[in-house]
Amino acid sequence: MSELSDRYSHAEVEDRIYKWWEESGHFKAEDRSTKPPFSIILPPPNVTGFLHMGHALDHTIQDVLVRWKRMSGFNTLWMPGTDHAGIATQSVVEKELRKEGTNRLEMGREKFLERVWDWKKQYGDRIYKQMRRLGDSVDWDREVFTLDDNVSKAVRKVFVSLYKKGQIYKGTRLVNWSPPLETAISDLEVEYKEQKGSLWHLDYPVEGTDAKLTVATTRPETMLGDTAVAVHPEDDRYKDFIGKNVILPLTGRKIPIIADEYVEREFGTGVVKITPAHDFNDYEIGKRHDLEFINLLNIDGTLNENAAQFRGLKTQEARKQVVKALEDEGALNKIEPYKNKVGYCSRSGAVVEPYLSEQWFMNVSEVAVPARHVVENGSTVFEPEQWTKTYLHWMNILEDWCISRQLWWGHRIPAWYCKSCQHVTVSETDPTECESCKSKELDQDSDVLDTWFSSALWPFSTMGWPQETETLKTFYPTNVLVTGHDIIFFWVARMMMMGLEFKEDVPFRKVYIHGLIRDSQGRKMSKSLGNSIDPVELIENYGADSLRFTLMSSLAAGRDIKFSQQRLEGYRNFMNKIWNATRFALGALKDFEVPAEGVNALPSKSNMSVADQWIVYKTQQIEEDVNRNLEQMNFQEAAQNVYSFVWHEFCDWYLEFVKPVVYGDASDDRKASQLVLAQTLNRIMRLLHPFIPFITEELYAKLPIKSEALIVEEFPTPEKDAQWLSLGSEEAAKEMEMVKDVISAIRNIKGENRIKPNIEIDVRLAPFDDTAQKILGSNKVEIMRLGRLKTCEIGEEGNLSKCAVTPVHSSGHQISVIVPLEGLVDIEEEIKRINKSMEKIQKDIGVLTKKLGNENFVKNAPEDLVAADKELLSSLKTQLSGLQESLNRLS
RNA sequence: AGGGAAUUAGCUCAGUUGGUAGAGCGCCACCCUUACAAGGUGGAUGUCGUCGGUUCGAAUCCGGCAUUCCCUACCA
Repeated sequence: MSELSDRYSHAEVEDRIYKWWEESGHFKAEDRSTKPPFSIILPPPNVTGFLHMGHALDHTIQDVLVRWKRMSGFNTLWMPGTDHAGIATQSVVEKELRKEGTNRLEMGREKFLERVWDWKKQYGDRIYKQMRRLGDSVDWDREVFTLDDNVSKAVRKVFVSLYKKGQIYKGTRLVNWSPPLETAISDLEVEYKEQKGSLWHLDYPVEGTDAKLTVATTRPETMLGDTAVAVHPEDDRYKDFIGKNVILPLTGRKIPIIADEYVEREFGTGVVKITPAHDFNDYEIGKRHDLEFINLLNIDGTLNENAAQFRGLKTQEARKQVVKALEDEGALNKIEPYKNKVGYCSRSGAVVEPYLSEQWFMNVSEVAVPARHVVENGSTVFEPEQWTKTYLHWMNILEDWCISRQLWWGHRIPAWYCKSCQHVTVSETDPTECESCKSKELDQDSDVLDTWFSSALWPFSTMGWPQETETLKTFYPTNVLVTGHDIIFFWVARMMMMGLEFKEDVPFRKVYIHGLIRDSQGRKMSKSLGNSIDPVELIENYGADSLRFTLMSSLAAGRDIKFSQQRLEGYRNFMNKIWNATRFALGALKDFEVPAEGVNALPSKSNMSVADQWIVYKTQQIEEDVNRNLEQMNFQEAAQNVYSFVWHEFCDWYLEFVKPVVYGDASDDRKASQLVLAQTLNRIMRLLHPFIPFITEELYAKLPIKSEALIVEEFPTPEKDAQWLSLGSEEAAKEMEMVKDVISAIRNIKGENRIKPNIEIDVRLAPFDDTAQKILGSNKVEIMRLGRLKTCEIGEEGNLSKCAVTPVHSSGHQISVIVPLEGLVDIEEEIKRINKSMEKIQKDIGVLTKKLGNENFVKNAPEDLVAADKELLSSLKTQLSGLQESLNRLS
């Protein structure tokens, strides 16, 4: 009777275990410790966000690392936090306000911010609850929010310092503008979508002639702001016009015809209208040629006074009316259908307008130099290495960073404008007077900083900077940053620049880049496609451990993952397997006397069975493999290592071997096997814990050999576990392999000949040498039980008439497995089976003969390889003749 | 257009320095063998995208081509 149910039920376990970990303080990092430090900063999720599959992957990787390091004796810090996510959060609250029939302008800044804080208090820990579901072992005592006082202090200090160095400045530039949000947005927040549009061809008359220049445009309404038309300097068609003017239709304005190599002669008509205030390329041309910049837009996206009779219209409406007016004036040459990509604001869904406005910028060219250098010289390495290129590519094409946003939710820019002398006071603390004229009449800049600005400081602002805290001393630089490749530039590069500038050291030693999670068809998960998978739902249905293990074993370095629910089910079954294996073991250990030495207790080697020594030997291999693969961040391989060890070695073979022993009578051998079983189980739980923490912690508590909490037990390594592993034996492992091979051969004969598994048969084993003879003899009972035999005779091949014969080649020994089939089966089936295996062997012999017949191979290939091939060839030939013989006897 | 990557079993993917192709899932057959049917045992399936080169030997190294994906920039 076992106290465990026959199915693992995660729902009863996970919440309870997590609470227990948290209350026991096992997640806490120590600012001072004799242990070596290991730190990871969690990429702060948006406070508006829900856990999505990307988080699940990102967090699982980090949690596996942190748990592994914690168990390996490190003082680990995994720092949690959330991001205020300026635009996203403000949008959410504004949407609520709209429903209530009001808006932020009516409320005023102060009231509005109170409202956002209320929202944050109510919903801001949603993501934290979900992180607990996933099992994240972060240090909750250190939870940080990007608008916390200390982070705000850090932000101000950085801003002021960069301003004083001249690296932050105010300027008028063209930026991506979201009209509904009335703010500048970053490139990241612009999504380009292909769209069917039109290409309007407009005729601009050349001043003083009858000639007309035809321009093509996708946005005809911007013609109101044209301040030039451009042609290629070497375009013979238009050479003579350069320097003349055209008369802009509708307005009658005279604008120059200029030459610029940016113009593609082959595209359209080869003449481009230039609207410097509403197009990024035109903006550059406008600067090069010193053109006039005519801004046509208000901040809400309607046309302004420069648009004359079109003033007040939205761009879409203006487009129609401008086209109509141009047609009336005879300036519309033709309309062509045309596909182009249009930028949309990812927050509001509106078309993004390039908009000329006064913004704050950060010049990054100077801080980029060391940030590039540290990656080039390997102070920080990317894993997989290929992302280094992407990073360096970005660092070479940097442009000044627009850091201001016309929002209210965020870090308000610490700049104050003097009402009397216009002087700008930039200060870490709120000034009471103008630093220039001492006037008390100051207005703070109404804008806030781009959310990425505070994110860029995250590795040190979360640790208490600008104070030189113990946390910083211990944990900065962090060991690894885990994130997706989509934000290498927006986040990774900027943290690097800020870390080097203000902490004079890299923020992380390693950057582990993972891919995105896609659906089973490889599509991006998105709300509009409706193919998003909710990880919380998966956790409810399959358990957090199953999800974690699926993610880890699907993880191909740096590549996107197609998520398969079938696979998840497979790993859910693995959890059940672990559960049941433990359930069995606990039953077998009912009367086990728990040794006082715990994990250090050793059986006498002389009492250990071959299987015992074999499983210890395999344990050594798995400890090596898992540690090495985790060290190299080969998560997929590490997961596969433990999976196949637990299922295909421990469960499939060891437990089967140990059954008769533990069910048998009390003896020293039985005690030894019980101890090996208990010790192996203990090590399995430790090895599995980083991947599947809940089920292992739950089961660990029920083991006979255990300590208080698995989460802080020692992760086994071949070095630390040397004493235990010394009980393993390579000899026993080889012996075990032979026994397994023989049993498999018997099962194969049964399976292929459709002999029901439960029919016990007679078998003759013919070893070719004394060692094999001895091994078979001492394992006869196991072979009979697991092969389900009635009798098992070990000796000569004897009479092969009407027998199935399978040659087994194992650990350098050869054995014939012989099963008399008379009366058991249709002999035809067996003939087919033998023919099939002869074909295979003949094919192999052919390959080898050809290879060894090649003089150059024998001459050039390594000796041991040639020798091995020769040996293989000869044994294949023996096997073939054996098969031929048994075939002859069958018919 | 530039940059990066991929192409291996029906599907998803491994395959570390070149030495006769692997896993999981799925599929087929048989089995409720007292831990587990979310299980057991056995089985089938691949000109490793294509063409050439280097080599005794190429899924692996080099080059061309094809297809697909991602990123960046977009021609108004």
